[in-house]
Amino acid sequence: MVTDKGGRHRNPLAALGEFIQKKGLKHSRQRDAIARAFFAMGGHVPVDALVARVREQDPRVSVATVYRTMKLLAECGLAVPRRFGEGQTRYEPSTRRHSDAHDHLICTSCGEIVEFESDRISELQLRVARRHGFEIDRRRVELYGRCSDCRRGTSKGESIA
Amino acid sequence: MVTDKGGRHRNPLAALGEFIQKKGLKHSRQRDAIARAFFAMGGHVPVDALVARVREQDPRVSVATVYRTMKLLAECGLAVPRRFGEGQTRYEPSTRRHSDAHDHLICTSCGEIVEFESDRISELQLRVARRHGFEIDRRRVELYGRCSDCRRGTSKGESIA
DNA sequence: TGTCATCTTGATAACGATTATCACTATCAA
DNA sequence: TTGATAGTGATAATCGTTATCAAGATGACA
Ligand SMILES: [Mn+2]
Ligand SMILES: [Mn+2]
Ligand SMILES: [Zn+2]
Ligand SMILES: [Zn+2]
Repeated sequence: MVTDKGGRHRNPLAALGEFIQKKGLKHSRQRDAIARAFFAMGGHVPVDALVARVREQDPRVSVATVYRTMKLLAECGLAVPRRFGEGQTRYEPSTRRHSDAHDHLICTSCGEIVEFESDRISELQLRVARRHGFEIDRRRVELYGRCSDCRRGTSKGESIA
Repeated sequence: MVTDKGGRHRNPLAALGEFIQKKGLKHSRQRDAIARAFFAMGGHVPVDALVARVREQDPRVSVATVYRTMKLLAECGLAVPRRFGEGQTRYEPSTRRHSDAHDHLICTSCGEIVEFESDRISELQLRVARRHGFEIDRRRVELYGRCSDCRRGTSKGESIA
C-alpha cells in the first residue's frame, strides 16, 4: 500500500503501478520513463517539454504516448492538468506534499508561476456559490500580472505577450 | 460623444462607429449587422451562435468577418472574450450597465452561467498577489459545479460533460 | 459625381494542440 | 510458450481560430 489515508501518494511511481494492476492494464517501458521524467521535472510542465525530456532517454517515444500517459496519471490522481491560457496544457504533480487545491499567480512578462492558497478566499467563493444555489466541485483561479522582477526591469526576458 | 466619464458606453453601436472613425477604419454593412446581433443576443455568446444569428439576416457573412468584428469590439472595450474551458471563445457585452469585473459560476450539467461580483474576494486576491510581489491586471475566476435545478434532477438536460 | 487609395470581405488554406485510427509489438496470466 | 489483450508509433483527423489573397466596398477629395 503506497497510498495513505488522504488519498495522496508518498511514491507516485509505485502508486501508478498499483493503479495499472488494479485496472488490468499493463506496465511498459514508456509509461515508466514518462512518469519518471514528469516527477523529476516538477512544477507546471508543458507536454512538449515533457516529450523533449523523455526523448533524451528514449528518442522514439511518441507524443501520442506521452499524452496518453499524462491522461492516465491524471485519472489516478497523480497529476493535475492546467490551462493557463497559452493554448497548451501543463501538468503538475499532485502529491501529498503538494495540494492541488491551490491557485496561481502568473507573470505575463516572464511567465513565472507562483502558487498560493487562501482558505479565506476559497471559503468566500463557496459561500457565494451556495447563495446562488451552486455546489462547486472545481475552481479555476488565475491571477495575471507582472512579478516584481519584471516590474523593475531586471527581468529575465520578456517572453510572454 | 457617446462615451461617458467612466469609459463605458450608453450606445455601443454609436461607440463602435466613433472608434471606427477615430482609427481611420471604414463602416460596413457586415460590421453593423454583427454588432447589432451581438448586442441583441446578450449574455455569453459563442462565436458560432453569433454567426448563425447574423446569417439569419445575411447568409453570406463569413465566419472570418465575425471573428474579425468581435476582435474589433474587444479592442474598443465593447466586448470581452471569455474562455470557459469548452475550447470555444464566448464574447459578452461590456456596457456601463454591466461591469466586466465580475466572475462566473458555471453549471457543468446544463451549462448555465451565473455572474457574481465580490469586492471581498477581489480585495483578498489583490492582497495575496501584492504579498508575492505581483501587480495584477487580469483575473480569471471560474467556479464549476451544479446548479440547484440540476442537483434536484429537474434539469433542463445534461448537455455538458 | 467620379476617382482612387485604402480598407473590408469571403473563401479557403494553414495552424497548433490534441485525439483517433490502425497495423504492429509488448505484456503477462495461464 | 502461448494467446488474449493492452500499448505503441506514425500519422491522419479534428476543431477553433487566424492568415492569405483576390475581389469588392468605402469615403475623402477633386
Ligand atoms: Mn500549481
Ligand atoms: Mn459575464
Ligand atoms: Zn516576471
Ligand atoms: Zn444546471
